Amino acid sequence: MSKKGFYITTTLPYVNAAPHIGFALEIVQADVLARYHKEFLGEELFFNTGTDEHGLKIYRKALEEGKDPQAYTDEYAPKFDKLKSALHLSYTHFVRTTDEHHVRAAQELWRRCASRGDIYEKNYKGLYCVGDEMFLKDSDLVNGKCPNHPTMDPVEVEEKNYFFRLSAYQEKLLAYLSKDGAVIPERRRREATQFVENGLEDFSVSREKARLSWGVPVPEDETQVMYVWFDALTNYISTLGWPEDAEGSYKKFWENGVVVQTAGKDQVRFQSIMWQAMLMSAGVKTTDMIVYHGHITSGGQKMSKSVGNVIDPFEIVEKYGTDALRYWLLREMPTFEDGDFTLERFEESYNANLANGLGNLVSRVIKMASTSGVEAPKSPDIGNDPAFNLFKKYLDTFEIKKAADCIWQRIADADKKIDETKPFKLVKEKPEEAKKILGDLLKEVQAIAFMLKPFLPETSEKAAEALRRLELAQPLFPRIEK
RNA sequence: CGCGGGGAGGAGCAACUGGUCGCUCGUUUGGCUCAUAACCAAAAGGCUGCGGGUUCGAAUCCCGCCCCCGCAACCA
Repeated sequence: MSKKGFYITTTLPYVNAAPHIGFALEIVQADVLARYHKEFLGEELFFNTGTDEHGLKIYRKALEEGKDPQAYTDEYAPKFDKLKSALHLSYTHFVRTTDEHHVRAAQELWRRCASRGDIYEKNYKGLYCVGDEMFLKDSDLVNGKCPNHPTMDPVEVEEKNYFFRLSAYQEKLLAYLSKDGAVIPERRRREATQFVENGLEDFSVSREKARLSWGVPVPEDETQVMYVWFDALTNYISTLGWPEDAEGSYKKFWENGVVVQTAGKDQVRFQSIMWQAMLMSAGVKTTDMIVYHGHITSGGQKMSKSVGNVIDPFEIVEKYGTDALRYWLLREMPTFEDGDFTLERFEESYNANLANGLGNLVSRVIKMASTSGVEAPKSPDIGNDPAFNLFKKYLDTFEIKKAADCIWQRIADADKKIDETKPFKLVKEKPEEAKKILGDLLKEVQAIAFMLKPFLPETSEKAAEALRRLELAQPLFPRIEK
């Protein structure tokens, strides 16, 4: 009997800038769900992430640095892969949209949509800035000129583009969106539904190669390349080996497994609407669930280089440790809504919950147990524990923060129990009774360490090890002194 | 202009299917001493942005207004 397949993927970050903490949030959330399904539910895991490497922005960035686009992306893609060790991620596959196989898959998806009659030619007319070599939208214009080139007059240019017949999918998309769990949280489902109900327009899916060569060639038309995200979206199935599926991963995980995507709230239209319509057109199963997270602001404002409030995930990890950042992303951030990051509150929460809460509890229990001659506990047995079942229920519904709250409730309860039963005092008067209490406390800490596994894998392992040896060499989280 | 989110004790958030405003951090006091000056308990602190309305009763529903944040860029 083969194990059930669980597929989870993040969106692919664009490689024209350093990894953003917002992406760290997305991938750490995905990591918790992945570890939960693999380690707690025993499912077989396919966890995908990667990099989006085509398109004008990257092409120009490469030119700026005097590099060939492929050489540029070869240099930048590993910087994203570095997140794996920095954040202790458990992803199993890293796809690059410049991978040969991915390119072929994107072309095959195109062919299937085209043979369905959903891709057609149309002349696109618009204002074009020669300086930027790109089309301007009305909203881009400043006094009728390109904001970057106020001395140049935008020219009206007409070019052939291919369009995708999104308008044909209104009914099917509404049916899709009404499925249980298709869009999480519920609020975003209403947003997507409303958007579809308001009427859908076909969208452009290609660019003239003469203007932009850095992309996937459109099959059977040498003059066109795919517009970046048509190709990028295909990664979710190309990573599984679609369409050949030589290893059977596509069948196992996409067709017969549970398919979960994570994405930022700005992605609703792309992921839940356009991508799903593309899948329908190509005759591929749609995504089962898409979980949308919020955005992280910094000091109450959107992060931006010009404001200078960008938070670098690597810096936080280096200074405070991987699990400190994971903790903040998972429990201090609302799971589905926006949250604000300030270093001050980050440190406050670190001291309160990691140093004083979790770290101190492990430390005091182990110290008492080892000095009282209590034996190390056997392997954890929390299968029927009601608190654990609630915790699982939250993880089953993607409520990551609430699940984490269960753990910290347990920490608080253990601290309270120590205060009420006073084993440190009892050990001098009624040693047997004290030992019994300490044995129970060790089991509690063991359960806490176990539940911590998907959230703070490294800390969980350290705590488990300390329990086995009844010795804690280093504090789990040293206090941050001001 | 428009669209969306939000204004709650010093700070961050829960309550938004109307019925004593809950939690965390911080502050003060008491307890404890096993622990990373940690832990436990208690207390102080709110006309829930403003003005109207509906109701026996509104943070919660309705109307008007004010303010903040996204929707353009680097960017999830």
